[in-house]
Amino acid sequence: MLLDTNTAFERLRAAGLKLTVQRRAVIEELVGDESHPTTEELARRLSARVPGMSLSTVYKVLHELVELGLVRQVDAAGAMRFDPNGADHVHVVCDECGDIFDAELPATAVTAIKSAAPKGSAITRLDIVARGVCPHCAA
Amino acid sequence: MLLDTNTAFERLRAAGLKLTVQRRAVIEELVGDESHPTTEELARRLSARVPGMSLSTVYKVLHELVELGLVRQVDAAGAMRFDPNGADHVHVVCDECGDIFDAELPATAVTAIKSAAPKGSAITRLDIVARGVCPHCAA
DNA sequence: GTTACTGCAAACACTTTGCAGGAGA
DNA sequence: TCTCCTGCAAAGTGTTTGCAGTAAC
Repeated sequence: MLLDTNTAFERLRAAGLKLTVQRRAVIEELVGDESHPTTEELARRLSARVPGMSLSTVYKVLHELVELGLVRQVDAAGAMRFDPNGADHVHVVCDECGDIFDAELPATAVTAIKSAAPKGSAITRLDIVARGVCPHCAA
Repeated sequence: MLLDTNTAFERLRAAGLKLTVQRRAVIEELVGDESHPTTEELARRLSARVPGMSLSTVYKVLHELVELGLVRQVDAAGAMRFDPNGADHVHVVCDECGDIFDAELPATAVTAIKSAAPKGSAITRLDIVARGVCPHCAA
């Protein structure tokens, strides 16, 4: 479920979307990035990579990638952040430094939560944010 | 952990905050409300209850209640929503109708998630959103 | 040659802020 | 009385939209 350049390109094609320079750049910039960048941060990096790239295009492309399930968005305090890890997992957010860390979501937790949902509902995605203090700030 | 008028008033006093008409109204409006209203929705109801009550006051009071841990905020698509249930629980969000339902968070899930967090971190709150289709929309 | 995408700038929705007058203790 | 709070209006922030020109296929 981790974002990979080639699969992402294929998925775009499959969805009938053109492989523009900008879409390529957003994907390549996001692959392997575990820092959970904001749209602003991505736009900053991308305009270095693709001179003249606009903020609204960054928004549009990110939205498409989320729609395709290739990327996750994390809503952490004000600005939206992005994560190339499309799988269900836990986001540990530090209240001190604001950093976001990924943590694995135990299968037992998934089944427990899904079984707690109302009978007849179909859960397709879990967004889990654990807030507290990270090991670094605790010291 | 469910919001209760008297305890809320006590907590405000304890925090050195005055018991204004507006604060009273926000608390009373929120007690027992399971509909996860937006700030706008609350402001609408409150201006009926307290004529002339301003939107910015609603924002300020809600922020205080969240700070005191009496109320939770749920960040579901655009507008912030509020929940008088201060305990960790699951929010089931329907992608069709947008409604939010509360579900119990199994203790097994809590321990599983907390143990998955980085060693040395202290998790104080879990925000869990389960997205999918509610029983009503599935039919 | 078509079609769909980008960049721009303006609009938008939600939230925050500063301050003077007014209510709470 | 003294302090804190409210309401107003204005500013702020992050995001969306419409459209003409342009790149992808």
